[in-house]
Amino acid sequence: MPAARAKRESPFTFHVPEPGPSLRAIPSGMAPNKDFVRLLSKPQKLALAGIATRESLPARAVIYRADSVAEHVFIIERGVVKSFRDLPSGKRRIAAFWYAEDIFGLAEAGRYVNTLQTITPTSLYRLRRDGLMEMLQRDPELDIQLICKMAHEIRAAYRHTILVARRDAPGRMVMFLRTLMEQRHDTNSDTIDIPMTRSDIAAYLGISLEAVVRACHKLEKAGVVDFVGRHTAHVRNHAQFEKIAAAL
Amino acid sequence: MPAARAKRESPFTFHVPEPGPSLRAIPSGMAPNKDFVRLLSKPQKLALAGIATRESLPARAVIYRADSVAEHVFIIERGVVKSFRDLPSGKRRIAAFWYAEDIFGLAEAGRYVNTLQTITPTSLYRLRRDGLMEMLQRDPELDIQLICKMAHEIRAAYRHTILVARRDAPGRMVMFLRTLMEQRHDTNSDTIDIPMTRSDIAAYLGISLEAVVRACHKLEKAGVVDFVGRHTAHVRNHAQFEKIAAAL
DNA sequence: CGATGACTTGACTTCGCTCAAAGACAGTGG
DNA sequence: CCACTGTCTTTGAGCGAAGTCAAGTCATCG
Repeated sequence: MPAARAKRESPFTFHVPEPGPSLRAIPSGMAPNKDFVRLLSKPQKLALAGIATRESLPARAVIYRADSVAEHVFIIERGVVKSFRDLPSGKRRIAAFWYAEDIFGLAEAGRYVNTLQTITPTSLYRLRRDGLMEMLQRDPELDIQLICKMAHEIRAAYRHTILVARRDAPGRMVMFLRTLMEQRHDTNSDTIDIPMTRSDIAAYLGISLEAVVRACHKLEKAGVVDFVGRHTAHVRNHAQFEKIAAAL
Repeated sequence: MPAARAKRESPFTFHVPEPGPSLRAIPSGMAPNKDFVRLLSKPQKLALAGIATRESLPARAVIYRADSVAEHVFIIERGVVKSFRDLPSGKRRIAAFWYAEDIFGLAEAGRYVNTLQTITPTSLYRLRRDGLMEMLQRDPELDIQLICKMAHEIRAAYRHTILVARRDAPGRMVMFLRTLMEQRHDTNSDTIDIPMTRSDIAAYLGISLEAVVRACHKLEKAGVVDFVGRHTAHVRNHAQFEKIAAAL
């Protein structure tokens, strides 16, 4: 009974050892490798915790809507959320999925750019914008961490654009699965947990729901990836997997 | 003789009244409208000018290559540059075009993410990373300006992803022309200056060169946009133009 | 256990891609 | 000043991949 997934609880559930919000990113500066780094110091976390309220949300909860007044910024402690916009045509485009230790709340002219909604049960820190700004005025070190995190997001956005520009659905799917793998703690596992629905994946990849299903099917027939149930995949042929990811 | 374009000199040539580098963005915070704002104060510009060297480059000059060691950050004073990556397939994907008062030099683990190349003759400020970091340590106000600029870039990247995810070439073209219009000083002009080649546009839109040409042709036949020469367009039917832009 | 939403599969259409070849432009040197 | 040359652009024909529509299955939650 391989489809038995206990309760749709995601494995993106890092136990945060220290109290207070946590942020991670791959630094821009010189580094031996491309590993994630914890950005915030213990006192910074505590200071942020001081101005934050913590809340827990069930799956499918809307955190805020696009174009509503942006008064908060959020940092995820546990869970997965999606950031999307519904287009005039009725189509939905998911700009990003956010996981533990990510920050979100992007605004333009005082209003949120995207709608944010939980995918799994989520707990997060809610920070008032003005409170955060005050801290940023005082602690330049904190600003630099935030700049690092934002640089990380810009790079992720570039990759997403490259992904979406691909023409072949299986290729997009493989690139997407790769980004999911990077979220894992134990990187050398073949198992990929897929917390979001096929429909969410379609909205993120910029293809139709059916094309996602067919791409999965194709990858399975080619012996590259096994999909077991709706929320788990296993990489069978790593060489082929990487080859497809790099193809276009 | 409408095709007579004097010397390929772009109109993205803002006269910078004050000395030193300049940055602009649409702020995240509350604002009456979505207008660009000059981010740097006069003393900040002077301080940045103090640690910068200024250089002028002809068109088609490579500023730096992807994966080379990232030692500088650049701010454009005048001109247009493209930021791109060549994919294993030989295809090229342009991540962004940068104009006057933009900053670039994104790195990951000490190496540049994209290759940067000038499109028009360009003059820019070159800042050493360590020098800039030092300034950021001292002046939290400067950090906040930079954060604002980066937030702007993230929003632009989201829009680009939405653009690239569209299926119809004319729609992508119109969205692209719209972003070009936003670069202009006098916003209520119908004339759009297109400094880059069709091939660059194709690499940015994620479609083939031929598809770009056909999209332009189609828009012209539909009476929405006139293309005069290779580097100028006129919006003929604004209503239709906006409708196509918002379609998907 | 039943209902709702998520997923899968098939048939047909559409649109952009590829390949190929011809036309227009801009910068060069005579 | 002009012809030249390489690059950039335009146009055409045929192919393939993803979109859409429609029908049916599965699973998850109350």
